[in-house]
Amino acid sequence: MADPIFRAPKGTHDILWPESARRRALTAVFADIVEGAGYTEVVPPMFEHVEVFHRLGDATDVVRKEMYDFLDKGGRHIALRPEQTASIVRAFSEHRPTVPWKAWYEGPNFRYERAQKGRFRQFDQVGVEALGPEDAHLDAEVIALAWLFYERLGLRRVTLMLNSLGGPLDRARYVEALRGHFSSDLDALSADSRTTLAVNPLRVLDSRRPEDADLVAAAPSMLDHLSDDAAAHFERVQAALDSLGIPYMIAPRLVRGLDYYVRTTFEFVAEAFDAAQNAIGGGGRYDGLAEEMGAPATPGVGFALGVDRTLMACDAEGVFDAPTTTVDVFVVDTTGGDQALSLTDELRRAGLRADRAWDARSMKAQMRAADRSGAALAVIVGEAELESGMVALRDMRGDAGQETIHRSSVIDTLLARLQ
RNA sequence: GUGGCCGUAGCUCAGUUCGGUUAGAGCACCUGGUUGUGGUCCAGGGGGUCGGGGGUUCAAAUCCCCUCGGUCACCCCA
Repeated sequence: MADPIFRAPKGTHDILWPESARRRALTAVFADIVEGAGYTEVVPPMFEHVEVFHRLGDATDVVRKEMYDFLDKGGRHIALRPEQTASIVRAFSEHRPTVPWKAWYEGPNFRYERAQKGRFRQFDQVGVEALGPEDAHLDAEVIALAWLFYERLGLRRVTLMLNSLGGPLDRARYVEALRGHFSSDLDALSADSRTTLAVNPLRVLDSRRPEDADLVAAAPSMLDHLSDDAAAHFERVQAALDSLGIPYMIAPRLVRGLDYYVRTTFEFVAEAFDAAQNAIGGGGRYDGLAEEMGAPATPGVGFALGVDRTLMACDAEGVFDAPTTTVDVFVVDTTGGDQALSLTDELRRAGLRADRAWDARSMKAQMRAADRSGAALAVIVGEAELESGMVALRDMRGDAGQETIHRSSVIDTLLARLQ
């Protein structure tokens, strides 16, 4: 292939129509659902002081090796956001809105890592964050909203994985139990997992390396280490999901990559596509994060859904198709182009979606362009029509054929036909 | 950061094993067949420094080395 001079940087790509339109439609579906549930949009900056993201946990890969950071001209240490929860909670801490504060967002995130299927250096997420209430029903609400979103898209093969990490103290006790378990048979662990064990024992549960499988399967369960409070909260979340008719699988080994999670954690897995990255969304509770950002202690719960991966799942299930056209009418003018110029403008002013051909090409070439545009109707102006003050209106989709109408009635006719 | 696979027209690929006439196909695009009418069909046409660099050879898309890029997987995550 002849190499272009420039190409999109590693791990990034251009999204051309119609995929771009599909993404916009997906975001619109999401916005419709969450705004209708009382969530308001927040648009945080795409970069923050790097310390904001250090609150995600110094042991996480996101912070340790995937940060897209740089010094700006003022010497500030800046990082492109790897996710948006930290930014939203920072904004909460900065503006102190009254609680409950229910926010939603969409937009790109950045992580410096090697790209593969479903994993990019710039990727879009949509998500919600709800701060204030400690109510387990709020955990259920955000899960239900994500569930509704998948339903609206037409996705059917999504599994909700649910776990509880307990409170901070439960979590610490559990980490010790895990450390003990894995340390008892270090030789059986892969080298990578031994390294992980030293940094963050929870992460070992995530290992996909076959040699670790037995030891991971035999590991103690988080659910046996929950305090009474945490266990009660988890019970209430499950009861709420049950009453809402949302199916889930308890996943005691579901560990999420960010250290701020406590109590409820969840993940949405697409069963329909076989990539290694089959998690299309995830979230959980982060009751300590607001305090870490300098706000009064405020519980929070939320999720982020990967737009790219969700669309891949839609592809795998053959749902949520891309649009096939952007215009309804196409203007063909073989009299030099002045008619196309004025007619197209009139149609657009009347609210019609209209396009036209260029360069005064032949009737055949213009009709081909009309066909390709996907427009349902073509308005044709040739010499004969120009002289008689008429235009030809041709059905490009069905078999309604072609009729000749007065030019002055073209807008009314089109509006009626496209109704 | 580590490993596997792959780079030939805008796209999907053949040709590379056993180097050898002007490097091919389908799709897409343009023109014509149709002196006004697309989607089917027919004919013709434009478009490629065979990712880049170096080497071996009379001769390299084809063999060797380096490099860049893509992709998939690990790590980890959306």
